[in-house]
Amino acid sequence: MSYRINEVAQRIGLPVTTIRYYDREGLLPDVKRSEGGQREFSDEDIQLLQVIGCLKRTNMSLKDIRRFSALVRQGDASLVERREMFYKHREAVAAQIVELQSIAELIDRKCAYYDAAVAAGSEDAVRWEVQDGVFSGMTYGEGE
Amino acid sequence: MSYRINEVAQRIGLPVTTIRYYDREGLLPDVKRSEGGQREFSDEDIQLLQVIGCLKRTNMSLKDIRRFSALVRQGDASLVERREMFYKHREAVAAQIVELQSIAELIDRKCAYYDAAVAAGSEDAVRWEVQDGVFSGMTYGEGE
DNA sequence: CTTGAACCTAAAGTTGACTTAAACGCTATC
DNA sequence: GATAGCGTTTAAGTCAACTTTAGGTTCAAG
Repeated sequence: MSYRINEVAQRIGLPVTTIRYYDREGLLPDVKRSEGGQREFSDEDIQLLQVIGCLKRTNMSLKDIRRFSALVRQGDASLVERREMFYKHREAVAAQIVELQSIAELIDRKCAYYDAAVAAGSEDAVRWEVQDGVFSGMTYGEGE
Repeated sequence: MSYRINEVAQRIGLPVTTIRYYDREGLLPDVKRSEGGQREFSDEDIQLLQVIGCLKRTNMSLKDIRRFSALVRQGDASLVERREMFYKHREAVAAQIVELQSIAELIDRKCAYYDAAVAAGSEDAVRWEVQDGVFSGMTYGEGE
């Protein structure tokens, strides 16, 4: 079974232009073409696009995804490296989750702070609560 | 107590140029200036920068952060709206965490898939496992 | 066999978030 | 009061990830 680009775009919820762009950028290894040069996506291509969606939504750059696609193109020879990649990415995603959770706590406190401030009608009345900074200890991190 | 831009940059781990850029973009309401026009950051300014760091790391855009800073500039009149904002953002962060967790599971499966493939020496030997796609059901989402 | 929708490419444009460059002003120290 | 090292601005440059434009080609329906 093969699909035209418009169909694929519908199914995975990306603009047609973006899919072409991904192809151009080497994210989709070897998409088949018709006689006349039009793309014919296989089920595997679609699956790969879905994987790419997952990787993107976990903040992987197109550059890194291209690397992955290059490995796929190499076939079984790159199995170990691909496994490596997913192991590493699992770590990265776990780290993201931990960071988001810690920030979520701080946001909780901000909510509490504003609850108090709104209740008091003024921020000054509750500012002591923020002593040393509700967000103290938080600095810019690396992220991924 | 007031700090010069270089000190601030050290403390929060951002390049000096980025802090100036944030100021220029209206993310830092009313940073004081010396006689000669140099910035004099207060503890509150630094705290705000830390909050901004948190918001950024939870994928808030500078545009939205600017909105927040504008509210801060308005003082107590904007307390309710600011509370609103943090409540909403708490939801957004929670949603991000949920999404990351679900993708983490899929990556787990990818790891298992590659473990099997590496063990077998070939992907073909385990491709059945991927029937209907390990990542099926995953599509591009909105994010935030 | 024509026509219109869907496809193609190459190149330029856009957006967000910075970063760099150029040219100049302030300030702490000797 | 000179000078080295911060600080300032404006404008342009960069990078990632797309999007738009222009001008053409393919394909399925009538």
